[in-house]
Amino acid sequence: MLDDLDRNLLEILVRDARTSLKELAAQVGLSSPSVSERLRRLEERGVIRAFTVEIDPLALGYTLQAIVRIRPLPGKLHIVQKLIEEIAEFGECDKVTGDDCFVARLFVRSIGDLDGILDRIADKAETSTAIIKAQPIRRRPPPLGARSAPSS
Amino acid sequence: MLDDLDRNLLEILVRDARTSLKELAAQVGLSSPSVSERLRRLEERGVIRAFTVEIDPLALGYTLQAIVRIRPLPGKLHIVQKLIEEIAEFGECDKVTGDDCFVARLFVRSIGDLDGILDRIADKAETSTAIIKAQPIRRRPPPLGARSAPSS
DNA sequence: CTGAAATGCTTGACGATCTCGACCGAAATC
DNA sequence: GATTTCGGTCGAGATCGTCAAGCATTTCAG
Repeated sequence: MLDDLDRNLLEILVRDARTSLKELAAQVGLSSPSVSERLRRLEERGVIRAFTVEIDPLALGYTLQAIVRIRPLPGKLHIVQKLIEEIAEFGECDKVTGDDCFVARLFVRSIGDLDGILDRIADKAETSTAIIKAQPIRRRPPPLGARSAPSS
Repeated sequence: MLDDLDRNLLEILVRDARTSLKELAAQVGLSSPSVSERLRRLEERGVIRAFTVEIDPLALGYTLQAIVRIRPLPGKLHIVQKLIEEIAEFGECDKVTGDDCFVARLFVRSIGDLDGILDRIADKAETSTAIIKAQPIRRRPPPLGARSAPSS
């Protein structure tokens, strides 16, 4: 479904999404229209979800990040989920197996803000919060290397 | 440090990093060279960390994601951190306060792969794994809205 | 108060880039 | 073995980005 050329293109684009078609074409050994067509299809198929820009939260004043585990009280699951989605400071949220129903990432500008946000959930769920001290690995895509055999 | 124009530009670029200078200029009411200059400085200052492309892990065969909490055994912290960094399937890792030292995101193609990777850490750390069932909020930047007052 | 320097913007022209249509060749289909 | 389809190249026209020059506003020194 994805050939080496596609993977190659993705790899280059992950590093710099502004690489010109011409440059891409040169690096994978194709003409620019071909590259353009491949990109179009990668987008169409949803392989490329978006061209975006990564912003440093610090530059926006968000000096604190936390991982919050959230266990909604009985019957409150949907209300809690909706609440999380509405709070813009949640920068990521996964619904997981196990006792903790949600694991979320929170961007805040101060401990006070953190407290304020958690308060809004406190009466609907139990939370455990871990402050992020460092980021050994910042968001990166999974390995683009060769696909394993599908169902064959 | 960031004015409304900058925030506006960032907002547009987060949605689509390929927006042309001309289009950006039109939307914020400036000329393209001005926009170009602003972007240059946003990058220079590190506000824009990168132009990148968001890839669907599923398209690469990674059908499973997990959140893994990792508690290194005494004295093994650095070895564990290094190990995590080297395993490409870890798509994110934060060092946090509390009992769990690291919280990491793992992309795998099968439960078997998950087991294989956790095995590599098993003799150096305790781990708790939660399989991701759904993603109510996918990675998004913190609110770009007005900055709070700095140290004034 | 005056003048100079710095900042941030606009304009217009040039060069590079992207896009579109026409055409071609290999591989799969019937 | 002919035909269709898919993915590729080439070249022209349109679009876009970049650069230099110039202008207005603000800031600061004299």
